[in-house]
Amino acid sequence: MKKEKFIFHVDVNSAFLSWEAVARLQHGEKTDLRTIPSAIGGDPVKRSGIILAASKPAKKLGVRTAQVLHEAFLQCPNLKVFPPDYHLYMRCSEAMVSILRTYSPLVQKFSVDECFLDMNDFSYTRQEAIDIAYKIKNQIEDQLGFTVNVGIGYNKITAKMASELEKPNKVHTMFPEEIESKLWPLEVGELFGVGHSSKVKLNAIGVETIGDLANMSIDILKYKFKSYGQVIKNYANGIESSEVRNFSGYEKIKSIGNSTTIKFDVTEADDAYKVLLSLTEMVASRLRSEGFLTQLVSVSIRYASLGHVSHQRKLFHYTDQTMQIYKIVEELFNDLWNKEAIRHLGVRVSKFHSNVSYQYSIFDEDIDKHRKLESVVDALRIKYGKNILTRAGFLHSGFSAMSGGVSDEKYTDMISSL
DNA sequence: TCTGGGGTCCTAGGACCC
DNA sequence: TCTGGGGTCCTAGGACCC
Repeated sequence: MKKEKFIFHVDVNSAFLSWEAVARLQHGEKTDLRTIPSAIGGDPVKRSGIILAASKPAKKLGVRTAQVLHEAFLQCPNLKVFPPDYHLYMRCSEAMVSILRTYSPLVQKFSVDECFLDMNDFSYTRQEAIDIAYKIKNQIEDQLGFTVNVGIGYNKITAKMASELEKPNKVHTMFPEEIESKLWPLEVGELFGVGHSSKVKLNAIGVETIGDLANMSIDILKYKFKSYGQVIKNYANGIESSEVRNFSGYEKIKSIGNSTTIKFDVTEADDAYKVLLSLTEMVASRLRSEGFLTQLVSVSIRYASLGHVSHQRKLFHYTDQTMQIYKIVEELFNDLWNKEAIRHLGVRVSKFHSNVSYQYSIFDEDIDKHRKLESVVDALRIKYGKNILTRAGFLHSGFSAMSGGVSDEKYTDMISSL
């Protein structure tokens, strides 16, 4: 039999919900959440919490990912909703990765619940590859209690599209001669890289399926999408050649940010400042725990009208100091804000440099003192929880001193390109 | 179906340099 | 004085992913 090169894509089925279900079974709970209408959802206390993952019975009743919570309850009044537990997800994810590493030395964590495996160190026939994929799938189910889909392709795009075919608990192949029968009939929005706005533009020029895109004139695509036209046409034809990168995710973080939808629309600058300071606290603390200094600070606003704006500023000196970053955040916000009611605020830092070779600025004589203070604060927060110390301004303010969704996640490798 | 939070990448235009 | 062309850096915003 002919030996070939294969890439596998492993995708956890309804990851957040499956993991919650498994954890509860392990803690002695009798009901398996996967067998009843259930979902993982954003904090129901907050306005506009959304569904992050739903069980099959819930999906059957019309509950959908990204649906607003109260809509989900309209579809399914007896829906059981649980808050996300990112630490649990990290542990489940790592357990899966360690199993996968026994099958290939080259494993790329593509998101919390997805991995690519480069199987090219070995030489397998197609049947051998399929057998190994089943072995991986079954071993994960037996040892970890949740199911996955495994897609077998000859590059990342075909492996990924294969794993998305029929769910759950399936192995699919996407070999070159299967592109036409398995990939082309799918609706064009199903293709990795074609999001909402590209789909609308494609539909407008008569492209409905992935096959239509695969056979569309490259001149028209380049006119409409610039260089991205070539990228998505290639994907539609199963053409893609990026490497499976063997890194664990957070080794090459490019930016760190936190943002939050505020419980009420903010119309007073002082309220916005409090939210921004709490976001900056989170961001700066994560920055320091990575051992990074930042050179670029950005602030974003989403207005109640849903308009979105952002400003960024490059700093003269690298820093990891909360109040230095906050000073810029406040200035950026003041430049940016048009006095409209604010729904959502975000703070993000990027352009990192290792803090090992930190250069003292001659303008910051107190910097050493500040750095020592902040590292003490970080240590206390690690030891006693993030709410142990609160800046005086937050007391009785009604705002949390540290805000942002995922607090101390190491895992951030969710990227929009292969 | 316009709703959440955490990310990455790309592009266009302006400023500034030679 | 304003005319050319090429390059880089910076910023704002859009698109995509899970």
